[in-house]
Amino acid sequence: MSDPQPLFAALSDPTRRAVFERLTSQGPASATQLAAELPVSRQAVSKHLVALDEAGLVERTLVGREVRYSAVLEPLTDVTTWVSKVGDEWDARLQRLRHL
Amino acid sequence: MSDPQPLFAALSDPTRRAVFERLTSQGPASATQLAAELPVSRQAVSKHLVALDEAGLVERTLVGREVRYSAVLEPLTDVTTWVSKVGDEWDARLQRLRHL
DNA sequence: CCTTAGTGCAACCGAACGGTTGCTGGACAC
DNA sequence: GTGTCCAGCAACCGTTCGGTTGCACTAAGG
Repeated sequence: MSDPQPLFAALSDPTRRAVFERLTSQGPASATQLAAELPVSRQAVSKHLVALDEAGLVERTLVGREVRYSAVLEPLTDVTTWVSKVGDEWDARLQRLRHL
Repeated sequence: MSDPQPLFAALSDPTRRAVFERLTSQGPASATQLAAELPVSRQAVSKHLVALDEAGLVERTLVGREVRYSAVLEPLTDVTTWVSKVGDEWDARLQRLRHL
């Protein structure tokens, strides 16, 4: 598990999550295409895609003069891993308390 | 499942996650106590605790003139719920594709 | 060749964020 | 009562963030 910071940061913005969910449920799309379905400009979407890319949540495929983005789900396991790690630490502390 | 925005926002900051993890693994603490263990001022910690509180990730208990904060894990299920929702949408799309 | 659609880059703007400092106010301890 | 410790409130500061506009570049398509 790498540094989860870019991942959490990428997921913290609603628009970015919307873009990501759109890609997972409706399949790959280009920046302009996504911008048409959202209330923001293409540039804004493009920036969000950069953030998602840095978090590994997206994959770029060049199709002619287009850049087709598709969702990548693997990094999401880092989130659930973090959650269960926290859960484990919690359980461990309870265990320690019960031991007294 | 309520709006996950405050939750994701709360989790997006490293210091805030550190505070939260500290509370889960070492148990309840006050703001000044936490500030002593972190490289930030008490006010900074206090602000983070407000954010965590708004996300439901923390519980305040008044002990004399102290405010003792303890971690609350329940909201974290919203995160895993969101992740599995995304996973389901992904699977559903693959299913649709296979149907063609 | 010229037009058109799609992208990237850069500058800019306002708002939010993380953090600090300074002050006030309430409980405890002496 | 006085001093001390803990917390909350408010102002301020620099940076980041989400977003926009404008421009240049490139790759089709007629």
